Amino acid sequence: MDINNPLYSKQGIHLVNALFTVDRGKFKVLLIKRKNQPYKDKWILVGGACYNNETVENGMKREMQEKTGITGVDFQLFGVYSNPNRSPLMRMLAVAFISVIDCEKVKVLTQTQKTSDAEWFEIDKVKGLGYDHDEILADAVKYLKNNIFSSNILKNLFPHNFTLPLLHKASESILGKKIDRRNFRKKLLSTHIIEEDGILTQKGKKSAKLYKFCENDVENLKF
Amino acid sequence: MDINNPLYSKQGIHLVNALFTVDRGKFKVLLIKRKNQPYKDKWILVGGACYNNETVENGMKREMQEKTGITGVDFQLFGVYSNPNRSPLMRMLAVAFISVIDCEKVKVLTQTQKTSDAEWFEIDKVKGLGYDHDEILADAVKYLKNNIFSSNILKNLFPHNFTLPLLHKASESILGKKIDRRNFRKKLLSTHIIEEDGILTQKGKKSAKLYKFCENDVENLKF
DNA sequence: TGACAAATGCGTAAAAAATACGCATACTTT
DNA sequence: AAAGTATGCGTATTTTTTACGCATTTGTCA
Repeated sequence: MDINNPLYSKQGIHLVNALFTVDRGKFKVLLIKRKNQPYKDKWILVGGACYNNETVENGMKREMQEKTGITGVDFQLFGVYSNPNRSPLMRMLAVAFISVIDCEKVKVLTQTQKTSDAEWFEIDKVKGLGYDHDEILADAVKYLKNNIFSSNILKNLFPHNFTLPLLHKASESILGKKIDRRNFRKKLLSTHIIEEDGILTQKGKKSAKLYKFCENDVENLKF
Repeated sequence: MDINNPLYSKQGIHLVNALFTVDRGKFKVLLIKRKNQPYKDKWILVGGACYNNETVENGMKREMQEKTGITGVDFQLFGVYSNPNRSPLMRMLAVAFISVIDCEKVKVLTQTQKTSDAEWFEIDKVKGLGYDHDEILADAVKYLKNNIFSSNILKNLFPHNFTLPLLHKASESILGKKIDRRNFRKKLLSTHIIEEDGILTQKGKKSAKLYKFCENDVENLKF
């Protein structure tokens, strides 16, 4: 291994996170606007370069903090993008992740050293992203839909004290289709990814049971 | 993006393929012995560095050819390994793949520019591999077992003209457990990953139907 | 030859999981 | 009081998975 061999030096690693949320029934993704070339003023998924001394997971955490101010969320690796020309300046491999968070609970920075804006967009209305992020986003949506019930990937959207009807509506928003309310309940309760967490008494409504996701790792997905 | 920034230059990409086979009922993996430092004389999974101008898929094909002489097999991406110290000389990210092939149908090179030996090993007896390949192999085995029926990942093991009992026995070898013969048949025929491909008349046996995998891509797996 | 074993293929019965949907209760609005 | 909505639970039906019986072809061996 010759570390100066031009065949395989000057390679970089991009970290990309498709950060999803459900905002008043709308399935959305967080995009940031680039301040510099390449793709100046283009919207892209949250991410940046992985440093030499960090794992892709730690690099992803750092990038999320730097570019959006968001901390403390889990994510799930779902793909690798390696077209040599996907980034114009040098060869950048991309490692792609998914998160689902509550947009009400985070304060997203709109100005950082490298970004000039940040905004939640409805998935259907997103196109023309910088780099190959249109493709990455499409794959992320597909992956999320396939795995929404096989893990606690929604844990960051509903950390605790959520009702089943709430989780039901969010799941419908993400999948983009109706799910029978009573079967949804049965399914969630038969798998052991959530557990009871108290009772909610709200004015104007019948009191509802509260749940929380169990403390398993997010990562026991298919990948 | 400053291509000379030491924070994220001098990074390399390793490509690793866990090449599996079933050899007379034994589930095996192909290992190669390194000729040079680091990990001189250690057994490792097949692989090497990805060049700047190739996708990870094309790089993986090239590395398989160079290190083993094997060509024309499909593989499936299943993981990324990014511990900064997983390779001693410089930061090497690893992108990991799986293939399942027929060891009878390939001629494996035992001497190449960078390898001094190559051999099929029974999975259970493998340990002490170079780099982090023990971990990668364990993950690959787990991934393969989880996905053996949800794709045509075994297409390279049985390209065509195989009988169901043959596929059944290979599947049992890989999973390491018995599967009911009649339910296996029913399951495979109900999914549409194989189709009829003639009749086999063998001396000494009842004639058997032949099958082949359908022409879908290997890549419609969970990942 | 006839009994037996092995390999292949097909079917049926029971168990488990997924789906469709009825209905009771609590609380509001009108 | 009647109607409407949100919550929770149950039951009937369908589909999928699992367990296993049995027929047919062919070879082996007493």
